[in-house]
Amino acid sequence: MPAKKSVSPRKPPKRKAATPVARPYHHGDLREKLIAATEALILERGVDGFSLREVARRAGVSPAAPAHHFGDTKGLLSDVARLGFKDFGDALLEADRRGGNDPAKRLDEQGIAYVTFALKNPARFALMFRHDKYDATNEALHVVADRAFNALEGAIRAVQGLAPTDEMTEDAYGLLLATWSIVHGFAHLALGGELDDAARTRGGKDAILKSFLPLALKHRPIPSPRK
Amino acid sequence: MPAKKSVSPRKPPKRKAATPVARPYHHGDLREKLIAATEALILERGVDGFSLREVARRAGVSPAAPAHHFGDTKGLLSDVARLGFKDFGDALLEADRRGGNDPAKRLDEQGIAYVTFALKNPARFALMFRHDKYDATNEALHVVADRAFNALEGAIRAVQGLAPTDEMTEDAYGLLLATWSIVHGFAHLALGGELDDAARTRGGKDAILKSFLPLALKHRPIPSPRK
DNA sequence: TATTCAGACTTGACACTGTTTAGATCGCGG
DNA sequence: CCGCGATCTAAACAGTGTCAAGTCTGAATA
Repeated sequence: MPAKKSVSPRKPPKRKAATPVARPYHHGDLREKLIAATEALILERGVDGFSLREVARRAGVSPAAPAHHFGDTKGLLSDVARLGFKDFGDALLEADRRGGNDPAKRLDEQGIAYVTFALKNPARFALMFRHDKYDATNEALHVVADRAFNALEGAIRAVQGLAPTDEMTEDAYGLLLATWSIVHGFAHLALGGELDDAARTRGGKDAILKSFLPLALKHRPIPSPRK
Repeated sequence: MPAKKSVSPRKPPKRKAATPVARPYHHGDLREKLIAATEALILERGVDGFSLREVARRAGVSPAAPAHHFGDTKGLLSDVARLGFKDFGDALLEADRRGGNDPAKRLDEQGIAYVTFALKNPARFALMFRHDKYDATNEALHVVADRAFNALEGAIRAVQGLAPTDEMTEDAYGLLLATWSIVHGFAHLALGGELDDAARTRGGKDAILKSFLPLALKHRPIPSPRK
């Protein structure tokens, strides 16, 4: 019940009083605070351990406060997912750049980056692929998600000798599916703990990224003229 | 409080009165009823839409009744997952048998069976790989899960010319990881709706199984001496 | 046959969740 | 200077899982 407030009627300065500039609303940067708290919470307890009330609690506001910034729970999680897709796309595009002019290397680098991102950002990655947890019709989210997907498709096109405007051949589409599947599947197996037993017996905790991933990617799908 | 009973003092036969034999408890086969209701519910609303109270409601018992048979929610879901792994293993082993003496065909058939099971039993499959939803220490569950996994490993061994007692080579383990990843990833992408857009433009709703899967599996990992 | 007794189930409560409603408070622009 | 809209709180509602107690029942025991 209302213990805290009625007991100590002092402390008028609710806001931090420092840097009175660049504080768009009269109660601080709640929006960003909620997002940060959400990312921390799903990292701690998983996507399903998330609770809107807990996030509000950590941000020091009432349970209903987030509604004004995000509408509802899905609105908040949509924004967190959007940020995740942004960073995910950045990682893939940077890996693509590392591949230089070698299409096969571009694909290799992206595959490694895909799984690495998933394992380094387990909570975000899990959320990103849980469509039931956020609003699927969110436009801004679709944009960054497509951007990440197109990075992969671009490398597939290059490795198949297709121009960006060419229509995908059946074979190229199959290669795209196979490549996406293998990295996505590996990420899910790793995040699901499916490889933990093996990792325990075959090297330390980071055996998954350092050992298993290269081992698996050695068998990754390759373009039609198999070398 | 007891509205129902005091209002209508009739209907003494609470149990079905038919087949008075093989009814171990005095109120019927609640255990199986709860499991059936659970499978129906997660099929309707997804794994996260599950609710213990709703299941109890559908089985016509009080919210606390399931506790006596399964302990808690995780106990119930563990049993449902166990049954899922049982059928999953059956499907994989049957596919393995269809492969006959051709190790590559055994692998092919298992891959198709893996994804097919996932798409035909989306709710069960989703639950099976959501370790947070059930009790990981459940022994009976581990047994059937390992059985399914070993079906895949067996075919990998055969295709690599390894005896069941031989230690896995690094290359064989990489092939196992890559194969598992590609089918698991494809299943997750399909169940996550990630392929729905493409399926809509490239054929009907079952384009995923009929068209995409063969296309992707054409690029599946193959044993070292690439043909 | 009568009585005990453990298993199966209900009742009622507790703490928690997300969301809605109405109201309080603050700061900016007229 | 003052209203007004953006921001947040308080209280309530329906829903959740789980627990402690109590009720009922069928079968084995004395």
